[in-house]
Amino acid sequence: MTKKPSTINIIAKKSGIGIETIRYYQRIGLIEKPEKPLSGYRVYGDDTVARLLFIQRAKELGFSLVEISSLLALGDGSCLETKALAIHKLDIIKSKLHDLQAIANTLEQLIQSCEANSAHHGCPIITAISKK
Amino acid sequence: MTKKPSTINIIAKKSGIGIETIRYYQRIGLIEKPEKPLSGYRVYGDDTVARLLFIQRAKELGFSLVEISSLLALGDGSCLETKALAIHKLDIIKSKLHDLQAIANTLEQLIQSCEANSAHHGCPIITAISKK
DNA sequence: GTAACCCCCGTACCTAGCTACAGAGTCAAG
DNA sequence: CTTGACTCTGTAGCTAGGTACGGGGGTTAC
Repeated sequence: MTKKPSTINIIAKKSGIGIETIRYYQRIGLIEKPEKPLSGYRVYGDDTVARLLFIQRAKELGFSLVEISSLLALGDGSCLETKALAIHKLDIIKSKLHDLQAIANTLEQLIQSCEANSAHHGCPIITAISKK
Repeated sequence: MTKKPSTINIIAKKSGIGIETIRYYQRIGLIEKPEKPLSGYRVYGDDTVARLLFIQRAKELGFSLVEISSLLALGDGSCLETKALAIHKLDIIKSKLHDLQAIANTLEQLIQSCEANSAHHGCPIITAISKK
Protein backbone atom coordinates (compact mmCIF):
# COMPACT_ATOMS: atom_id res chain seq x y z
CA MET A 1 0.00 0.00 0.00
CA THR A 2 2.76 2.40 -0.85
CA LYS A 3 1.36 5.62 -2.20
CA LYS A 4 2.59 7.28 -5.28
CA PRO A 5 4.79 10.17 -4.24
CA SER A 6 3.17 13.58 -3.90
CA THR A 7 4.93 16.33 -5.76
CA ILE A 8 4.27 19.96 -4.94
CA ASN A 9 1.54 20.10 -7.54
CA ILE A 10 -0.32 17.27 -5.83
CA ILE A 11 -0.22 18.78 -2.37
CA ALA A 12 -1.22 22.12 -3.84
CA LYS A 13 -4.36 20.50 -5.20
CA LYS A 14 -5.02 18.52 -2.05
CA SER A 15 -4.73 21.58 0.14
CA GLY A 16 -6.22 24.08 -2.25
CA ILE A 17 -3.19 26.33 -1.84
CA GLY A 18 -1.26 27.52 -4.86
CA ILE A 19 2.18 26.19 -5.69
CA GLU A 20 3.78 29.61 -5.49
CA THR A 21 2.18 30.21 -2.14
CA ILE A 22 3.52 26.92 -0.83
CA ARG A 23 6.99 27.85 -2.01
CA TYR A 24 6.53 31.18 -0.28
CA TYR A 25 5.62 29.41 2.95
CA GLN A 26 8.77 27.37 2.57
CA ARG A 27 10.83 30.49 2.07
CA ILE A 28 9.55 32.08 5.25
CA GLY A 29 9.99 28.83 7.18
CA LEU A 30 6.32 28.18 7.81
CA ILE A 31 6.57 24.71 6.34
CA GLU A 32 9.61 22.58 5.70
CA LYS A 33 11.14 21.60 2.44
CA PRO A 34 11.57 17.86 2.22
CA GLU A 35 15.04 16.68 1.25
CA LYS A 36 15.56 16.91 -2.43
CA PRO A 37 16.60 13.65 -4.05
CA LEU A 38 19.96 14.27 -5.65
CA SER A 39 18.30 14.67 -8.95
CA GLY A 40 14.59 14.81 -9.12
CA TYR A 41 11.53 16.23 -7.46
CA ARG A 42 10.81 16.77 -3.80
CA VAL A 43 8.29 14.41 -2.31
CA TYR A 44 5.71 15.51 0.24
CA GLY A 45 3.74 13.57 2.79
CA ASP A 46 0.22 14.02 4.06
CA ASP A 47 1.60 15.76 7.13
CA THR A 48 2.47 18.65 4.88
CA VAL A 49 -1.06 18.74 3.54
CA ALA A 50 -2.37 18.70 7.11
CA ARG A 51 -0.08 21.56 8.00
CA LEU A 52 -1.26 23.56 5.01
CA LEU A 53 -4.88 23.02 5.97
CA PHE A 54 -4.07 24.07 9.52
CA ILE A 55 -2.50 27.26 8.19
CA GLN A 56 -5.57 27.98 6.09
CA ARG A 57 -7.98 27.58 8.96
CA ALA A 58 -5.86 29.60 11.33
CA LYS A 59 -5.76 32.35 8.71
CA GLU A 60 -9.53 32.30 8.55
CA LEU A 61 -9.53 32.90 12.29
CA GLY A 62 -7.55 36.05 11.72
CA PHE A 63 -4.10 34.81 12.71
CA SER A 64 -1.18 36.23 10.80
CA LEU A 65 1.45 33.95 9.31
CA VAL A 66 3.83 34.89 12.10
CA GLU A 67 1.23 33.96 14.68
CA ILE A 68 0.47 30.74 12.88
CA SER A 69 4.14 29.97 13.02
CA SER A 70 3.96 30.35 16.81
CA LEU A 71 0.87 28.18 16.98
CA LEU A 72 2.62 25.47 15.04
CA ALA A 73 5.69 25.75 17.21
CA LEU A 74 3.62 25.50 20.38
CA GLY A 75 1.92 22.48 18.97
CA ASP A 76 -0.32 20.37 21.06
CA GLY A 77 1.70 20.83 24.20
CA SER A 78 1.34 24.19 25.85
CA CYS A 79 -2.34 24.83 26.00
CA LEU A 80 -1.87 27.85 28.21
CA GLU A 81 0.24 29.70 25.71
CA THR A 82 -2.06 28.79 22.87
CA LYS A 83 -5.01 30.05 24.85
CA ALA A 84 -3.15 33.27 25.59
CA LEU A 85 -2.56 33.79 21.89
CA ALA A 86 -6.22 33.17 21.17
CA ILE A 87 -7.34 35.57 23.88
CA HIS A 88 -5.00 38.23 22.59
CA LYS A 89 -6.32 37.78 19.09
CA LEU A 90 -9.88 37.92 20.34
CA ASP A 91 -9.17 41.22 22.06
CA ILE A 92 -7.82 42.71 18.87
CA ILE A 93 -10.79 41.47 16.91
CA LYS A 94 -13.23 42.86 19.44
CA SER A 95 -11.54 46.20 19.25
CA LYS A 96 -11.75 46.15 15.46
CA LEU A 97 -15.42 45.24 15.73
CA HIS A 98 -15.99 48.21 17.97
CA ASP A 99 -14.24 50.62 15.61
CA LEU A 100 -16.00 49.28 12.56
CA GLN A 101 -19.35 49.53 14.26
CA ALA A 102 -18.74 53.18 15.06
CA ILE A 103 -17.75 53.84 11.46
CA ALA A 104 -20.84 52.05 10.19
CA ASN A 105 -23.05 54.15 12.44
CA THR A 106 -21.50 57.38 11.24
CA LEU A 107 -21.78 56.37 7.61
CA GLU A 108 -25.40 55.40 8.09
CA GLN A 109 -26.18 58.79 9.57
CA LEU A 110 -24.42 60.56 6.74
CA ILE A 111 -26.32 58.57 4.15
CA GLN A 112 -29.59 59.37 5.85
CA SER A 113 -28.81 63.05 6.05
CA CYS A 114 -28.14 62.85 2.35
CA GLU A 115 -31.54 61.34 1.75
CA ALA A 116 -33.21 64.05 3.80
CA ASN A 117 -31.49 66.69 1.72
CA SER A 118 -34.17 67.50 -0.84
CA ALA A 119 -32.95 71.02 -1.30
CA HIS A 120 -29.75 71.16 -3.30
CA HIS A 121 -27.54 72.90 -0.84
CA GLY A 122 -24.43 70.88 -1.49
CA CYS A 123 -23.87 67.34 -0.31
CA PRO A 124 -24.26 66.82 3.42
CA ILE A 125 -21.68 64.05 3.36
CA ILE A 126 -19.01 66.27 1.91
CA THR A 127 -20.01 69.04 4.26
CA ALA A 128 -19.81 66.74 7.24
CA ILE A 129 -16.37 65.48 6.34
CA SER A 130 -15.16 68.97 5.54
CA LYS A 131 -16.01 70.89 8.64
CA LYS A 132 -15.62 69.84 12.20
CA MET B 1 -3.71 91.31 7.05
CA THR B 2 -1.39 89.33 4.89
CA LYS B 3 -0.40 86.12 6.55
CA LYS B 4 3.09 84.88 6.83
CA PRO B 5 3.58 82.18 4.23
CA SER B 6 3.03 78.59 5.32
CA THR B 7 5.80 76.22 4.42
CA ILE B 8 5.24 72.50 4.39
CA ASN B 9 6.36 72.23 7.97
CA ILE B 10 3.66 74.66 9.04
CA ILE B 11 0.83 72.87 7.29
CA ALA B 12 2.13 69.58 8.62
CA LYS B 13 1.75 70.91 12.12
CA LYS B 14 -1.61 72.53 11.44
CA SER B 15 -3.04 69.35 9.97
CA GLY B 16 -1.23 66.89 12.17
CA ILE B 17 0.03 65.00 9.14
CA GLY B 18 3.71 64.33 8.69
CA ILE B 19 5.78 66.12 6.10
CA GLU B 20 6.78 62.94 4.35
CA THR B 21 3.17 61.87 4.20
CA ILE B 22 2.16 65.18 2.68
CA ARG B 23 4.87 64.80 0.05
CA TYR B 24 3.56 61.31 -0.58
CA TYR B 25 0.06 62.67 -1.10
CA GLN B 26 1.52 65.13 -3.57
CA ARG B 27 3.28 62.36 -5.42
CA ILE B 28 0.10 60.36 -5.86
CA GLY B 29 -1.86 63.45 -6.85
CA LEU B 30 -4.13 63.57 -3.82
CA ILE B 31 -3.16 67.14 -3.12
CA GLU B 32 -1.55 69.69 -5.38
CA LYS B 33 1.89 71.12 -5.19
CA PRO B 34 1.80 74.89 -5.22
CA GLU B 35 4.00 76.52 -7.82
CA LYS B 36 7.54 76.68 -6.66
CA PRO B 37 9.06 80.13 -6.79
CA LEU B 38 12.05 79.91 -9.09
CA SER B 39 14.23 79.80 -6.11
CA GLY B 40 12.76 79.24 -2.71
CA TYR B 41 10.20 77.26 -0.81
CA ARG B 42 6.66 76.36 -1.81
CA VAL B 43 3.93 78.26 -0.05
CA TYR B 44 0.68 76.65 1.05
CA GLY B 45 -2.71 78.11 1.83
CA ASP B 46 -5.32 77.11 4.34
CA ASP B 47 -7.21 75.32 1.60
CA THR B 48 -4.45 72.74 1.62
CA VAL B 49 -4.80 72.34 5.37
CA ALA B 50 -8.55 71.90 4.94
CA ARG B 51 -7.95 69.27 2.29
CA LEU B 52 -5.56 67.42 4.53
CA LEU B 53 -8.07 67.42 7.36
CA PHE B 54 -10.72 66.18 4.96
CA ILE B 55 -8.43 63.34 3.94
CA GLN B 56 -7.82 62.42 7.54
CA ARG B 57 -11.47 62.26 8.43
CA ALA B 58 -12.38 60.32 5.32
CA LYS B 59 -9.65 57.85 6.21
CA GLU B 60 -11.18 57.44 9.63
CA LEU B 61 -14.41 56.52 7.91
CA GLY B 62 -12.63 53.72 6.15
CA PHE B 63 -12.16 55.28 2.74
CA SER B 64 -8.99 54.42 0.89
CA LEU B 65 -6.82 57.13 -0.60
CA VAL B 66 -8.12 56.28 -4.05
CA GLU B 67 -11.69 56.63 -2.84
CA ILE B 68 -10.86 59.88 -1.10
CA SER B 69 -9.46 61.09 -4.37
CA SER B 70 -12.87 60.38 -5.94
CA LEU B 71 -14.68 62.12 -3.10
CA LEU B 72 -12.52 65.17 -3.57
CA ALA B 73 -13.08 65.12 -7.31
CA LEU B 74 -16.85 64.85 -6.85
CA GLY B 75 -16.73 67.70 -4.44
CA ASP B 76 -19.86 69.35 -3.26
CA GLY B 77 -21.68 68.90 -6.52
CA SER B 78 -22.87 65.38 -7.16
CA CYS B 79 -24.52 64.28 -3.99
CA LEU B 80 -25.90 61.17 -5.63
CA GLU B 81 -22.52 59.80 -6.54
CA THR B 82 -21.11 60.65 -3.16
CA LYS B 83 -23.97 58.87 -1.50
CA ALA B 84 -23.43 55.87 -3.74
CA LEU B 85 -19.80 55.73 -2.65
CA ALA B 86 -20.83 55.94 0.99
CA ILE B 87 -23.41 53.19 0.59
CA HIS B 88 -20.90 50.97 -1.14
CA LYS B 89 -18.42 51.54 1.65
CA LEU B 90 -21.06 50.84 4.25
CA ASP B 91 -21.85 47.53 2.58
CA ILE B 92 -18.22 46.50 2.70
CA ILE B 93 -17.93 47.51 6.33
CA LYS B 94 -21.06 45.61 7.26
CA SER B 95 -19.72 42.54 5.56
CA LYS B 96 -16.45 42.88 7.46
CA LEU B 97 -18.40 43.28 10.67
CA HIS B 98 -20.25 40.10 9.94
CA ASP B 99 -17.08 38.13 9.23
CA LEU B 100 -15.29 39.47 12.28
CA GLN B 101 -18.23 38.65 14.49
CA ALA B 102 -18.21 35.07 13.27
CA ILE B 103 -14.49 34.83 13.93
CA ALA B 104 -14.93 36.30 17.40
CA ASN B 105 -17.63 33.75 18.18
CA THR B 106 -15.47 30.87 17.07
CA LEU B 107 -12.50 32.11 19.04
CA GLU B 108 -14.62 32.55 22.12
CA GLN B 109 -15.86 28.99 21.87
CA LEU B 110 -12.35 27.70 21.42
CA ILE B 111 -11.11 29.59 24.43
CA GLN B 112 -13.95 28.25 26.52
CA SER B 113 -13.32 24.70 25.41
CA CYS B 114 -9.75 25.30 26.48
CA GLU B 115 -10.90 26.36 29.91
CA ALA B 116 -13.13 23.32 30.27
CA ASN B 117 -10.20 21.09 29.42
CA SER B 118 -9.03 20.13 32.89
CA ALA B 119 -7.62 16.84 31.71
CA HIS B 120 -4.41 17.31 29.76
CA HIS B 121 -5.40 15.68 26.53
CA GLY B 122 -3.68 18.14 24.27
CA CYS B 123 -4.94 21.61 23.51
CA PRO B 124 -8.51 21.79 22.23
CA ILE B 125 -7.70 24.87 20.19
CA ILE B 126 -4.96 23.13 18.27
CA THR B 127 -7.13 20.07 17.89
CA ALA B 128 -10.00 22.14 16.56
CA ILE B 129 -7.86 23.91 14.01
CA SER B 130 -6.18 20.68 12.99
CA LYS B 131 -9.09 18.47 12.17
CA LYS B 132 -12.20 19.30 10.26
C1' DG C 1 13.08 10.19 -29.36
C1' DT C 2 10.65 14.00 -28.95
C1' DA C 3 6.89 16.90 -27.48
C1' DA C 4 4.47 18.32 -23.62
C1' DC C 5 4.50 18.80 -19.10
C1' DC C 6 6.36 19.41 -14.52
C1' DC C 7 9.82 20.90 -11.05
C1' DC C 8 13.51 23.89 -8.97
C1' DC C 9 15.73 28.18 -7.90
C1' DG C 10 16.35 32.91 -7.61
C1' DT C 11 14.63 37.06 -8.20
C1' DA C 12 11.46 40.67 -9.23
C1' DC C 13 7.01 42.58 -8.88
C1' DC C 14 2.40 43.71 -6.75
C1' DT C 15 -0.96 46.47 -3.33
C1' DA C 16 -1.40 50.40 0.28
C1' DG C 17 0.33 53.68 2.71
C1' DC C 18 3.68 55.38 4.26
C1' DT C 19 8.78 56.42 6.03
C1' DA C 20 13.61 57.43 5.46
C1' DC C 21 17.55 59.29 3.59
C1' DA C 22 21.23 61.60 0.76
C1' DG C 23 22.65 65.58 -1.37
C1' DA C 24 21.95 70.07 -2.82
C1' DG C 25 19.78 74.45 -2.22
C1' DT C 26 17.57 78.29 0.76
C1' DC C 27 16.53 81.26 4.51
C1' DA C 28 17.02 83.84 8.76
C1' DA C 29 19.23 84.94 13.17
C1' DG C 30 23.13 86.59 15.38
C1' DC D 1 29.15 85.86 7.00
C1' DT D 2 28.53 81.87 9.20
C1' DT D 3 25.73 78.48 11.20
C1' DG D 4 21.90 75.80 11.75
C1' DA D 5 17.36 74.78 10.63
C1' DC D 6 14.56 74.09 7.00
C1' DT D 7 13.12 72.64 2.00
C1' DC D 8 13.34 70.20 -2.42
C1' DT D 9 14.07 66.16 -5.32
C1' DG D 10 14.63 61.58 -6.26
C1' DT D 11 14.95 57.22 -4.83
C1' DA D 12 14.89 53.26 -1.72
C1' DG D 13 12.95 50.60 1.99
C1' DC D 14 9.27 48.82 4.91
C1' DT D 15 5.06 45.48 6.17
C1' DA D 16 2.17 41.37 4.80
C1' DG D 17 1.14 38.05 1.87
C1' DG D 18 1.56 36.64 -1.94
C1' DT D 19 2.21 36.25 -7.48
C1' DA D 20 4.92 35.87 -11.64
C1' DC D 21 8.68 34.82 -14.52
C1' DG D 22 12.88 33.08 -16.78
C1' DG D 23 16.31 29.73 -17.33
C1' DG D 24 17.63 25.24 -16.69
C1' DG D 25 16.67 20.62 -16.15
C1' DG D 26 13.76 16.17 -15.25
C1' DT D 27 9.86 13.07 -16.40
C1' DT D 28 6.20 10.98 -19.00
C1' DA D 29 3.24 9.59 -22.86
C1' DC D 30 3.02 8.30 -27.36
